[in-house]
Amino acid sequence: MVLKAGEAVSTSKKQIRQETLLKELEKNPFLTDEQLANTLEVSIQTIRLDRLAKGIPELRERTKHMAIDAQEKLKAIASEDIFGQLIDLELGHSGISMMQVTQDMVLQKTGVARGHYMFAQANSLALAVIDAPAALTGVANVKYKVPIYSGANLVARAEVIRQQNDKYIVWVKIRNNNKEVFRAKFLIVSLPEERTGQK
Amino acid sequence: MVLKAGEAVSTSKKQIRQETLLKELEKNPFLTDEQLANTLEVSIQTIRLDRLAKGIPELRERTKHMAIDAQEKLKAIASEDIFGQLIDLELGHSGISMMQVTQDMVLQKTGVARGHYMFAQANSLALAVIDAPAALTGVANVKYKVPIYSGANLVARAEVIRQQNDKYIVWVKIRNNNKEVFRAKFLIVSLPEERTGQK
DNA sequence: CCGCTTTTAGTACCAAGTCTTAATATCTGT
DNA sequence: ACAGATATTAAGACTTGGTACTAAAAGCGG
Repeated sequence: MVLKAGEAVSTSKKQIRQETLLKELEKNPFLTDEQLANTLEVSIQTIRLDRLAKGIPELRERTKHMAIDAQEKLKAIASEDIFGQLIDLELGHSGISMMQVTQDMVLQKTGVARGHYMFAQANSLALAVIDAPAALTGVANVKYKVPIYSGANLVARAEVIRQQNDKYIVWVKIRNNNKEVFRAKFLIVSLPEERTGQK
Repeated sequence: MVLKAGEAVSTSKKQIRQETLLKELEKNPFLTDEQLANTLEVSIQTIRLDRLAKGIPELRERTKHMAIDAQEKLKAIASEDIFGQLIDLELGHSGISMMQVTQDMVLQKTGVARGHYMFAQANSLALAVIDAPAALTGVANVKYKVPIYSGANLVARAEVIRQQNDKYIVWVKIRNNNKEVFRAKFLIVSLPEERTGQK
């Protein structure tokens, strides 16, 4: 074929099939070569060649990677005691953290980041700044100035404004591109005695 | 077996091994029977009998279930536009939601639930109550009255206190066992025009 | 030492592959 | 229409990580 319509746009039977294969596996990654061969109406061998060409691992490998990846993601979410990376910390004085806003932090409807992420970043930074083994938030006054969208790189700066005994007042300001988008004032109470109790 | 000393405390070699097996798999669920046989220093067959006795599926099944479970959990987390279940909703007036505090919501150090979970429950409920296609939080005043531990069943009740044009004042109180543990006042701005922009 | 449980061993078989070689189909240009 | 290239199918040997089953050997308790 020199320039037949079909070829020119690179849609040979093979390529279409391989694309379909990818989509099929995206819908359901737990398909065996045999099942794929049936739905795509080709032989198993063809499926295997296609997998090879596209670098798609076999069912078991796919399953294993899914298990590991998802597990790690869950762990990452669960272990986020501090939301965002701690960039700088002067215990008892100030601290800076950074958080990337990703697609899964925004509301479907509006594309705006859910407020509690900024709250979490600010609050956890405020708690980290306090020079105490453990601390609890008592009161928070929060102001959202600008809506945040996916892709924003939020930089939070916390400052301890006042301390009286076990009570701290901490201000946190979050900026995106050097523009203040959020600010919060926290009243935090430190817990000097080990309070490891559960329920 | 009547009541032999060893048996009574149920620490036969076999039982100890089976417990070890479980722990080993908890640490690393991707171990083959062969690897397990090596570390426990018994034959593969013994491992298989133990798995059978304890109802532990084979490596591939374990892997598959992990993949599926974790995937679903991630999906659940991602799709949680509202934190907690919405129990009752009178659009524009009030709403009630419930949220179970689980182990992974609490800080390791203190066992106390991280503040942003309550904030998220309250905030998302407040947003849900607003009778508008989309809304944003502007200001929040938050008070944590009692620390929450794992297992708590939090009931949030939101009430729209005042509305002026596109601005709403919503109060949210969270109770655990009928005891108020948290309260928040939100100033929320509704977005009448479709603001589906990104970035 | 007998009888019982426990542990090993060995065999056949399966699923879902890999890897290799070889035979067909199917195009495609001339 | 036919040679040559490309794509598809087929077939066989081998691999992993098992299940299922049978049988032998080891331990141990009284």
